[in-house]
This record gives sequence, C-alpha cells and structure tokens, in this order.
Amino acid sequence: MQREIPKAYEPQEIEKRWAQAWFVEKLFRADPKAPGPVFSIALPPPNITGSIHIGHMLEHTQIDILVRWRRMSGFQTLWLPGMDHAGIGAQFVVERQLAEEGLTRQQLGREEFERRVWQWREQSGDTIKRQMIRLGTSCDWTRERFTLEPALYRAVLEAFLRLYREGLIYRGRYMVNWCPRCQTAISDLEVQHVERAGKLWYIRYPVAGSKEHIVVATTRPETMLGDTAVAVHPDDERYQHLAGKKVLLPLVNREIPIIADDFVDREFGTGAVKVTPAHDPNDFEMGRRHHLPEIDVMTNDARMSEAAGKYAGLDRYAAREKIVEDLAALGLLDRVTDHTHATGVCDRCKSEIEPRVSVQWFCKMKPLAEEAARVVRDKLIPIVPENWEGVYLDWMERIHDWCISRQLWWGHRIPIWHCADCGAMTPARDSRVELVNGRAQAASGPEQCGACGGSKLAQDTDVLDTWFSSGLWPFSTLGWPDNTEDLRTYYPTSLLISGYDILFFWDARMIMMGLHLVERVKIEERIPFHRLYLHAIVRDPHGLKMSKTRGNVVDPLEIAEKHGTDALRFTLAVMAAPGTDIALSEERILSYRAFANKIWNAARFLFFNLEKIEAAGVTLEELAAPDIRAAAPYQHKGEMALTDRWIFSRLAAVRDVISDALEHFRFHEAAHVIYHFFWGDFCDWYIEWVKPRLGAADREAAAATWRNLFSVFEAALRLLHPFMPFLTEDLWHKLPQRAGAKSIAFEPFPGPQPARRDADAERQMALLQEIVVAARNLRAELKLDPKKKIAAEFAASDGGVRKLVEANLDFVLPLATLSELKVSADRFDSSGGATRSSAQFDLRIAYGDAIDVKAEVARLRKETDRLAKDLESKRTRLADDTFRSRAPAEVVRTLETTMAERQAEYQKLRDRLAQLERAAGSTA
RNA sequence: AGGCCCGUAGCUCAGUUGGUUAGAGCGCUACCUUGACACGGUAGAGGUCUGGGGUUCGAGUCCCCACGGGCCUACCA
Repeated sequence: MQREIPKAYEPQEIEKRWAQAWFVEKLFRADPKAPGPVFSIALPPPNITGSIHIGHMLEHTQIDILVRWRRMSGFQTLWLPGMDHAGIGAQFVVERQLAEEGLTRQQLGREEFERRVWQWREQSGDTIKRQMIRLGTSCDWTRERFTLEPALYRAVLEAFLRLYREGLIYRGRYMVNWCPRCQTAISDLEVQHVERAGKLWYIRYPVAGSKEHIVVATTRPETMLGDTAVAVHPDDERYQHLAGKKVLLPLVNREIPIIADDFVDREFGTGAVKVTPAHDPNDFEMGRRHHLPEIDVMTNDARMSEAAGKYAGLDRYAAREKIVEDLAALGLLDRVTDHTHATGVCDRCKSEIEPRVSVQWFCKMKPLAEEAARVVRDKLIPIVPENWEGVYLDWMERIHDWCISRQLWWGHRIPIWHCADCGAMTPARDSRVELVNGRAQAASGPEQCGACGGSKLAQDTDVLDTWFSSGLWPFSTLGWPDNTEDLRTYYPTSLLISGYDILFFWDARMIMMGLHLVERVKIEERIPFHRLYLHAIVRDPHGLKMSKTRGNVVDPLEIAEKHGTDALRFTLAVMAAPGTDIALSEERILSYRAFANKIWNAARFLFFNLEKIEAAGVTLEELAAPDIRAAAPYQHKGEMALTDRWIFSRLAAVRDVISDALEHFRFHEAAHVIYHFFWGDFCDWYIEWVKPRLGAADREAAAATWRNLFSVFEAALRLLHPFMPFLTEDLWHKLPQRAGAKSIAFEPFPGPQPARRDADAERQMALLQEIVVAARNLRAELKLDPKKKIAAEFAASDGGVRKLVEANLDFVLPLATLSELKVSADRFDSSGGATRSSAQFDLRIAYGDAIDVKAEVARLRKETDRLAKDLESKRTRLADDTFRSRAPAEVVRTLETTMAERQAEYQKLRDRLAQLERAAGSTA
C-alpha cells in the first residue's frame, strides 16, 4: 500500500474543507446531558460593526485552544457564540452610510432607520459568522445569540424592571457627558481624555456697586454666559472683603453672587473661579451645594442656545472667539496664557464632549460594586494577570453611578411609560416580549398611568447603553430569567477571556449584574465566570496600535488565506505571553508556516514507508496504540529500545508542561514546548535515529519501531491539535490506523504518564547526542566532505559510557557520518588528531593534512578563556565559608561536581592548546 | 495628580516561585540539493540583561532612585 501526499503543505483547500465540515455537521454542539465535568465559555460577542480583526483572532484563538484542549481532556464543553448590537457603534456606521447618500437618520425617521440598521446587522453579522467558521472556531453555532433578539430583550427587561423596583435604577437631572455629534449622553467610560494645548483666559468681572474687579481664569470663556456665581476659597484673605457681594456678569449683565467654597484651589489662576453649573461637573456639584440656578446655554449640537442671548446660533468654538473679542473690546480681558489640559472626547467619534445637565437614567453602582469587589478580593474570581486585580478593585472603590440611557434609535427601548397628564412614570408590568413588525417590544406596557389612571401614555424614547445588555451576556444567553437546563448546567461559566480594554465596560458589569440578578443563594454560584483572563493587544511590527487611520491593520482572513489559519494561530499563541502586547510580523508567521510544513512532511515520511511497514509484517490496524490516551509504547522481547524509552519519556514530560501551561494561560510556553518537541526531539533526533532500524532484518524489532513511530506521531498530533486544528485534523484522517475516524477533536488529549518518565534514558540519550554533535563539529572544523564517511576514535574511562556507545553505534555512526568508531578506555592525550573532549569522553579524528591550526587555536583560546573565568568564579564561591554554610547543601554539592568536571575539561583543552601552539611554532 | 506595564543578541520577544555555561524566531556566516521536508539539514558568530545603589552566600529575577518608552484612571477651572 502506498499513500502519497503532496510535498508541500498547502493549507487553503484543506482548511476550507474542514471548516465547512465541522460547521455542517454541528460537531461542536454542546449536550448538557453528556458525561464529564463541564467547561463552558461565552464568546465575547463581536460588535456588528464590520468584520473580524486580528484582535478577535487572538481572542478566539486563545479560547479555541482552551476549549479544544478541555474537550479532548474529557470535559463536556460549551462555547457559546453570538454578537452584540453595539448601539452607538452600529448607529454610527449606518449614519455614515446614510451620509454618503446625503441622508440623515432624522430624514428617514426612527422606524425606517431601525430597518436600515437591521439590514446592516444581517450583512455584518453574516460576515463575522462566516469568518469565524472559516477560522475554525469550535463553538456551538446552534446556540448563537444576538443581544437585540427577543429572548435577550426579555432578559434586559427583567433586569431593568428588577433594578428599577429596587430603586437601583433612577431617572434624574444630572451632569452627563454629552456628545454633540452623536447627540446622546455617554458614560464616563466612553470619554477619552486627551491632552491638548489650550489657553487660559483671565476675565475681569466687575464687582457690583464698586470700581473693583474680580479676575477669574477659564479655559472655556463661552460658558461664562451660563455663569451663576463666582467662587473663592473661604479662607482666601485676598477675597475676604468681597464675601456676600455680587458681580455683574459681563456681556450678559446679570448679577451673580460671590460664594465661598473650599473646592476652590487658591493656587490655581487667581484663586477665583467662575461657576457654570450647567456646563462643568465641578460647578454642577458646587451649584447644587449653593442652590445656584443651572443655565444651559447650548443646544444638542453644541451651538449656543437662546439663553446665550446675542450669541445664540453660534457654534461653541465660534462663540468662544467672539466672546473673547468682545471682552477684549470692553477691556475686560485681563490676560491670556498658554495652558495644556485634558479634554474629553467621544470614544466613538472623537468630538469634544460637552458636560451638560440633562435628564437621564442612571444605575446606582455602589451597592452592586461591594459584592463585585469582594469576589475578586476573595479570589472567587482570580484575574490573570494578577496586577489587574488592583486596577479592578480601585475602580470599584471609587465607582460613580452609570448613565445607562442613550438618545439613540438603535438599542433596547427603556420599558417605562410617561403620563401626559401627571408626568408620572409607569413601568412595564413584567418582562414578557412580543414581536411587532419583526421587532421585539415589551408585551406588557401599561394601559393606564399608575399614578393618576390617565391613559395618555407614551413610552420613554431613550434606549439603553449597549453594555447594559452585554452585562447580562453569560446568563441571558443561557435562557435567564428562566431556569433552563443550560443555565443550570453551564452557569457560572468556567472562564472569561477578554481584552483588558473592556475590563470596566464589560467584565466588571457582568460581575455586578450576575451577582445581583442570578437567583441563587451561594455567591460562588452567582458569579458569571470562575476565572478571568485578560489577553493582550495585537500591535503592528513596530509595536503601534493597529488602526484603520494608520493603515497598519492586518486582516486575519487575508493572512489565513496566504499562510494558513494554523500558522497564524500558532504565531499568536507562541507570542501570547500573559501581560505582554503582541507585535505581529509576517516573518514570524512564515516561520510557523514552515512548522506546519514540517509536520506535514513528517507525516509524509511515515506514509511514504507503508510498504516497508507491511513488509515488516505489521498490519495497519496494529499501528494504532493499544491505549490511545496513554500513547503506550510497544515492546520488543519485553524490552524497549533506548530511543523509544527516551522519546516516550520526552512525550510524557512535554505533555505535562503543555497541560500545566494551558492551565495557567501560558499559551506561549505550551506552543514553544510542543514546537521544540516536534521539530527537535521527534524530527531531528527520533526519526533520524530510527531510520536505520526501520528496515532491520529482525522483523519484530522493525515492527516495534514502526509502531512506536506511529504511536508517538499520533500522540504529537493530539498535543498539537488545539493549536493547529486544521492540519492535525487532516493528518489524523490520513493516518492508516485511524481510518474512519470522526474527528481528532474528540480523541483524547494524551494523559499524564509519570511512569514513562525515564531519567536514565534522557541522560544516556543526551550523552549520545553530545557525541554526535562533537563528531559533526570536528568534521566541520576539518572541512571534510559532508558525505564522506570517516573513522574516529572514542575514549571514555567509564565502562558504562563505553558500553552505551558500543550498543548504539548503529545510531551514532550514520548521524555523525562515520565509518567506524574505535572505542577504548584510555583517555587520549592531546596529540594525533582533531579532538573534542568533555568530562566524560574524548573524541578524535585523525588530521590528515586538512586542519586549520589557526582557527583551532583561536577556538581553543576562546573556550579556555571562558572556562577559566567560569572556574574562577566557582572557585571563589566554593572558597566562601558563608556560601558553604548558608546555601542549601544540594546547591553546594552540584557546584562541586560541575567544578570538578569543568576542571578536567579545562585541563584537556589547555594541553591541546599548548600542544598546537608548539606545533605551530615549530613549523613557523 | 495617582497607578500600572515595559526597557534582555542586529530585529521582535521568552525567561513561574532568586541557584549550573541567560533562551527562541527571524536575520547573519560557512558548508550541504543525503528518497520526509531548501517552508530543509549541519556547524557557527552574536547579549552580562538601560544606568546607579541596596537586600542576599547568590539577582536578568526582590527593594529604592534615575533615565527612556507605552498605557490606564482622575471633577482643579
């Protein structure tokens, strides 16, 4: 039988085929009744604002690695996918599209606009789903959710109504961040602070009934039109005499009081500050303390309002210029200085936000934050990397109420009705949802005002912050508020993996909401996830954040097409050290594409030789390991060859490291270890080692070798599968012994095999490898024809070492391209050939006439210098009594042993060096 | 203003509890197209871990300071 596969691994066709098959066969559908411990995870729902980017890819890769690993390890897993309606984000995208058609959402009207966003959702959602399927994410598509679908609106209603009844959600007129472009309030988190070079204008306010002025400093002169006081520090002697007086507000000619408030910083500016309660958060607080009027001098789009008098209609920046001009003309502009300060801009559209007083809905945070802080402080939800716990707790500590209402059209409508007669608010009676024209609405809206019984009711026009529904995601997606089987089985989820950039936006809110809303007694059953892993941000090769405007974004789909999804996944995994951002470069991806090719070709070698295998009398069925989980080796005459003992020992070790690394989100370590096991141990050594034995005359020995080769290979494939699902799936199906297999995704991950660890085998193998390397080294130095087999001499005083070498000549000779190796007991002196020495052996190849004495002398000098330095430091250490008395005995002992070995080696090298120098001297 | 992270080979980065000669990938040098693989093989060169101080028998690893870079939180106009 012959099984040919192409020489180079071409992932494109293979990946597409398997991605499609996995999806169509619903391979990763979760079954709550399945046996085994549960591993559940909710996908952070991508926003429907376009397509998958590299950040998603990293996140999905990490989740997929863990999910596949757990699944193979016997867990019954659920990975629940879905998408987020992304209120402000999606609305922003669609508005931009409308703008290209010369339209505004106001022109379309609310219903038509919503229809347009739904269209967009279909398109964008499809793209994302298609991409995720193509990238092989092993989630359960039968459970896909969308935050704005009826079932999830129901959860939103339930959450809102409960919090409302408990008084945790309230409505009121407060200072909020207003985005004049988006025309909505946004939360504190959606405001970015940017340092900007600005000015500080010093303005004279005439004191009423006197010739005196009081000078105030401001960065925003245009807001002076809304000033309702001037404040000074109560203890500021400069202003004591003005207490209780009034100033005449310039340009407006309104009399406003001078008030004393210890908020005022005496050091800043003039120590007197204008107070604009409607346009500054501090002034707002101060205004409430002193019962000052709040005069909003702006409109929704940040133009000056009617209250601004003659400036009405001007844009806020134009008004600023005009006002400064007018003040200067009146001689009231004292001076202007440069002043850099932080300005808030809208996270979405980068417009400067306007602090404004308006009527909004808020959620009280303090009561929710207490328990949310506790579960992290008490390690009920450990956060990895750990330093984020401090950041999280700090934020919880000084949390502010959350403005949850948005003046948007895309989102969950607030389930409150306002009475036209008395103004009272009546909530929906319950959280039932009905579909009207395909859109989910509260089914139990009130027919009468709860206060006056009036029937002129209108639902609140605001929608909820998109993060309100995201905050319910881990349980709303499982059927909450119903007590479904999914909720009982999969909640709390096992883990949340998210970017650290949404720790407050999302992760923290899920914790608060889960703890408060899920109806369970024990706190550890109410948390939304048992652990929280915050992954890094993917950056460009120069460490810059990827952004469309910079033009440095990489499209994961494009890379996947070009180099293969597996190569990209492996790159992301191997670079994903916790807490470190990833600088992604194409060269790096190439090297892991090469790795995929290496695996492919190792398989090719195995398949290539099936004829020989059958000639050795092994049936294909017999190639399968007798116990797949243990990846048990075959024995020949009750014994195992050293190579086999060694590779199975390595396999057991590597398997442990990988499991432990994945347990702790050390993806880079796991990937690194499997890479070097496969390429180094398996390909470079094991395969090369067994090659000569495969066609051995002893058919049984050959058979055992073959079986073990296949056994290790298939175990390696299973270790690799979480990282490279496509390649390993494809090769699994090509394995002759696994004909008819369903999917490697459901084969067992190699289990712990402590009994296979074999320190002797590893030590012996290390020595043999050292000998081979020494021989190659000599060959290179003597510039021997690489193909020419040559005789060498070997000396070791230890009989065990000699026996080991003699027993493994069939391995050593071909790998070192030697014709023979003469073994003797007497260590060589330094003459008669090119020599490599270690503490345990000497290896010598006769010179011929080819040696480059100068090069050899240089090498030896360098080597002896290094050793001399090393020995010196060791000698000092050992001579130090404090070291001997305080360091652990084991450390001292080890040092003594290595010291002795090094000393012997050093002596050898010195002798050789001296001898060569003499020889060189005599010929010169 | 407060906090966090980073500064290790030419480049991009690893280096969990402090303990032999500090690693990887790419790049570089020399040789090799050997029936798995040139997306390959073999052998090499190349860092004293930003600087200074401290703790310790022992520090890239812990502490302090400085310099350089990044990020987050913040109601000082």
